[in-house]
Amino acid sequence: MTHKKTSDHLNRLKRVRLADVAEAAGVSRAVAGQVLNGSKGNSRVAEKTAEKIWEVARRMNYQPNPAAQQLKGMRTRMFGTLVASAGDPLRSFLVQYLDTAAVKKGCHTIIGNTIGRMDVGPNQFDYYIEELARRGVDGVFCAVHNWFDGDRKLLVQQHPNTVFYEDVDVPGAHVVKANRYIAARLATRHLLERGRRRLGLVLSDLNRTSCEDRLRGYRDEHEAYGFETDEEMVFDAAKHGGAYPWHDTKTLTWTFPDEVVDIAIDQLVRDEGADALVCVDDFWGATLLRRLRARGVAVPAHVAVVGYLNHYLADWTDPPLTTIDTLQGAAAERMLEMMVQLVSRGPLPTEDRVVEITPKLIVRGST
Amino acid sequence: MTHKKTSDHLNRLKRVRLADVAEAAGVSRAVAGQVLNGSKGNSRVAEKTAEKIWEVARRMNYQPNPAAQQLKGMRTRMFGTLVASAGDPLRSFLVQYLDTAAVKKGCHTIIGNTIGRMDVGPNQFDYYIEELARRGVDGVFCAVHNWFDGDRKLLVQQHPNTVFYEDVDVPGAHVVKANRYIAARLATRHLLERGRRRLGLVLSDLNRTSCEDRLRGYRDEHEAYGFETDEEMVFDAAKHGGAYPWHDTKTLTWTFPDEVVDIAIDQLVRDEGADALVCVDDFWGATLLRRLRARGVAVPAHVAVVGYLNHYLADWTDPPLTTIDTLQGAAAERMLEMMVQLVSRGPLPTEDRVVEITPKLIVRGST
DNA sequence: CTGAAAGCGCTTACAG
DNA sequence: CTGAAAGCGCTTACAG
Repeated sequence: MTHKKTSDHLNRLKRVRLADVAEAAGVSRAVAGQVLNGSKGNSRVAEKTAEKIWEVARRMNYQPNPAAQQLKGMRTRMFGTLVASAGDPLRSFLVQYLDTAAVKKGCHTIIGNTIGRMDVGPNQFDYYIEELARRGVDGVFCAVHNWFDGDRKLLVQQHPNTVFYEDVDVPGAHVVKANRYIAARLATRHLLERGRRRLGLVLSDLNRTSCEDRLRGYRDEHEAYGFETDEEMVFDAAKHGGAYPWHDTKTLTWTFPDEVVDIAIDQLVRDEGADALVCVDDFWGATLLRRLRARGVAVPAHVAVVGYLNHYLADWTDPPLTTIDTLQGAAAERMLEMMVQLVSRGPLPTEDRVVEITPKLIVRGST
Repeated sequence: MTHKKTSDHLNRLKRVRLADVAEAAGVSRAVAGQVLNGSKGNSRVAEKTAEKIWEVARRMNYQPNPAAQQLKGMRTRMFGTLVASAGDPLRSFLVQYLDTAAVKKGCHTIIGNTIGRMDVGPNQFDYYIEELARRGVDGVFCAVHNWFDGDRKLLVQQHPNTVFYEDVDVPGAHVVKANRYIAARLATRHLLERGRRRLGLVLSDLNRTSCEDRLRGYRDEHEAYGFETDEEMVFDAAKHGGAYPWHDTKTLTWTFPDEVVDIAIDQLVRDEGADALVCVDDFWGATLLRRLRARGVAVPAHVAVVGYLNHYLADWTDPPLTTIDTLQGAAAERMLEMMVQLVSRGPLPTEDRVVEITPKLIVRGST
């Protein structure tokens, strides 16, 4: 807490104050403040005076001092953006889009990496709850993957203006999420339309709602085409130890368990004769492409592959990976809309608190 | 500038003030402030009193209000991080690491996307210069690619505490950058050690210093091994219209010009018999892998390929791409060190203002 | 060694 | 319709 000042080189330039504008315009600070930053419209000031004040303020390039406004209890026009790690490709664009959307409303975002570098420090989730309150943010965007620790309930309690990205275990929370049911239908439809008839579905863990949603989408779309689905065509990675991408911070490489992917190929392609695979994410998709080639299976000639995420890697696999984009730009905009509502009018009606984003199919060479 | 307050739902909880601590400890605010947040050490307060104050502050969980401190001219402990787009894989980890490093010093970063979404708005570089000054940041990290517009001189003038990532055209600027000369030597050495003897070098534009550095590294390393180099083994993409990755925000895909890559293969592999290619970046590397396969050239059996960046895609190409990591984590830490120096002691001696980071070879399947 | 007071730049009751 | 004054939570001369 010991912040030395004496020797700091902050080089802050003298800025125009409200008082300067007031003086130049020949009015009191109260009136100037009322006109320039005030709340109740400009009702209390004569039209002419107001215009004069605006003119002077513009000429002097007056910008209110946010610290002073904050001290008086005004909005800071700052939001916190919590994310496990901002560099994570699954979140980095969301971080960017949230900021861009905030700037359009004259606001800014303070970034909070709750994990940061895995090798560097512990989970900072709770630290940020306190720190963001101290900084006086108007609200918090929480895009921390839900498999990371952190007291979400405390977050919402301390920051009622919190909007989550993706599901969270807090009743009544405000959430924007990608619709995985539709994602699965889009992938399935695309493959059926291309004449594929034996579609394998690769899931990470059927105990998760997100995977249930995919399974429903996969089934409903088959049904809509009058096709049957078949238990044997569904692969649940969780039953084989699971398969997740892992970034090794020592070797600076990503790894993904080939063994599990090979089991999936055995079951779906070799045994069940799948001619297409709908994957839970692009890491699965990319690894399948590589393992299928290693086993002499041509993509897309023999087997087509669809991923999910539209992660950076999708354009650089061979062949490039057809996948589903989660439209994080649209998600960010909806999150900001929600936040604006929260700040100006308080909590939304319960039925409006969960917004689902309809994802988009991106066709590339793997189908 | 009209920030309505009346109906805002900020829900700010009452926080413990310095005055509360002072009262509870039975001292004046001045003394409490001196002990808890003061500058000149604790010299002016009796040991016993100071301890008592600390004890009370801890018990009450006192945290100074940064807005009030800022108003009195103290550091805000906030830095701006300017970046063309925070989602950009070339920068997203740097953004994260800068924040993580800042947090370790009790500071935070405000993100500024100067481009944001290409389709959404104009360059915001100059806007941020003003806005960050208004917010009173202690300094600015500028990681905007130098091919984007923006008045860097104005930035440094308004924010003398600015640290750049990668070269910038401002005399005397504080800069941290990756050493591309060493990068080229590392790639060259690795290939020579693996027995390759005909190394092609793929550059983006020989008019850039960064490419000159690579060429020098490539030559010096050959020389160190007693091998000759050969003009014909250097491919300058700029002479063929250039080749850069392009993210199409409509189709949500990345594209890279296959035609130029094919010309490079014609020249280096077909005509000159290259058995290895050192590339200017991973986009080149990944596209070369794909085009070489399409032309029946086996990688790494016939031709080895080395990229540069260690971009996400490097682990998911087929084969995975050997490349050079630019160690953005280390860069971020050096940038923060520089910033701390700048804030506490002012500009560094001229000879210490440019720091080069030694990159690291990451070996994967393409060599 | 410690306290009372002024002031940073604003907003907002409260008087006129 | 407008101004003088108080106060947000701090820091820092200035007195004692």
